[in-house]
Amino acid sequence: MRHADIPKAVSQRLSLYLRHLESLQRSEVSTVSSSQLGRSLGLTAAQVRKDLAYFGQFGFPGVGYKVQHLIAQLRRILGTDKTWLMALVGVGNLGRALVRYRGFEKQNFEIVAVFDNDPRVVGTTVGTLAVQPLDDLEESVRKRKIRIAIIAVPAEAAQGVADRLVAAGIRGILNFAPTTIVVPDPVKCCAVDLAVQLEQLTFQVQGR
Amino acid sequence: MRHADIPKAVSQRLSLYLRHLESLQRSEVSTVSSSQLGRSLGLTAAQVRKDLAYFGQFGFPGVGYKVQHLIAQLRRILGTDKTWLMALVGVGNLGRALVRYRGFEKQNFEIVAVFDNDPRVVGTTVGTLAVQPLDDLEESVRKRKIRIAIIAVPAEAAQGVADRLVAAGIRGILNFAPTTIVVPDPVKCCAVDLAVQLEQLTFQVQGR
DNA sequence: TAGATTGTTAATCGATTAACAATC
DNA sequence: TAGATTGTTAATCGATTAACAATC
Repeated sequence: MRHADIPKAVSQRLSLYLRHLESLQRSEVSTVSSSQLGRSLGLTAAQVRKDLAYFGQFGFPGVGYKVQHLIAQLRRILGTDKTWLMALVGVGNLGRALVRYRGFEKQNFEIVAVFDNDPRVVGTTVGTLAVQPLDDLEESVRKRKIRIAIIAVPAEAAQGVADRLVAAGIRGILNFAPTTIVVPDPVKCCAVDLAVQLEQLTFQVQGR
Repeated sequence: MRHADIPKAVSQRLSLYLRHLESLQRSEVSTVSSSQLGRSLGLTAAQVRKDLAYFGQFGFPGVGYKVQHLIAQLRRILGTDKTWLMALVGVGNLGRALVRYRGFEKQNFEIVAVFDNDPRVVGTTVGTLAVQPLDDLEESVRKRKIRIAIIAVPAEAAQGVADRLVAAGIRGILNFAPTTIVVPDPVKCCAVDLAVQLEQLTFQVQGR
């Protein structure tokens, strides 16, 4: 089964499984059943088994899943068994915080190039990286074979930046700009949308 | 129909409708049809109409929806016609960036209290706010009647902070910590999960 | 009026859950 | 062996889409 055919809900849950398994590993738990895993994450045991079964037979009847083995499988399936180089565009408050965010390394992600179009920011250093002018984007992305980019620019600029990233050969975009951006088919885009999330909260919180 | 009975997929799309309508308003478009709205957001016209029809009859047959009117209705439905006070816990890189993030105000959200448990950080100023010790959390939340909180602490500390926030009367939590947190029933929790989003990208990008 | 578009019902599609034979 | 738990099929549930009378 091709990855494109996997329901999005399933692949999202794979990440949750992986994170929980990693925490079990830290607690030196070596085996876990679908019902235990489900209970910890608020899912049914059947759903856990069905999700994992999309990708192979990882469990042992009567025993459950071997934590270490399932972690390795999930990392391979998700593609996080290798390091991913990322570019970040937009060095405002959020961009700066993302560059400094230590969580990426743990997951095998690394920001290796940072861009901005503000001449006052270009050339300054963020973390260990010199901010490059936006004009260097295409060359830098190609040269370093960067495949994932983070957009942290204002809403008005987001689509234009996305177009350039796509033209430069980027395959996936994580979009923090508060606007929907459109990318051509083989390219993937995920939105981290504070507005949507906060309004989700106010909608549910007021409705009582 | 109670808000809790609205499918989550529907309420998420309400935010997207609102944002696109606001952009239409800035372009001085006064009327929009369900098919136009759908096309802009990658949804079917039927879905747009069905989503809106959960909450009332906002459209005019043969005409479409009045942009200004629908904006007002959606703000009322989502609860963003009033200002929401927020507390933020955890003044690391990300927390700092969020306090300084200018996008909240536009949407009627305001961070009015900031907490951390690191004595080196307590008392310092972030934006216009003095960082308070975590011990002040309950009193501050109650006194200012804060109903929404943002968690931006390390994963290990997240559940403990969530428990205290809930005890202090918080009704909704936006969780940036890379871990699943559990809250008792009337309280709502939304996760902004970089790990999940990035792995979503690598999963789809590699699978070809 | 003719053309456009709504709100809503019925049909379709897809995802979740329950059940159970197979397995350790 | 008896007990536990898997992978998978069939049944259920819910969400999306299509169709259309009602409306402007």
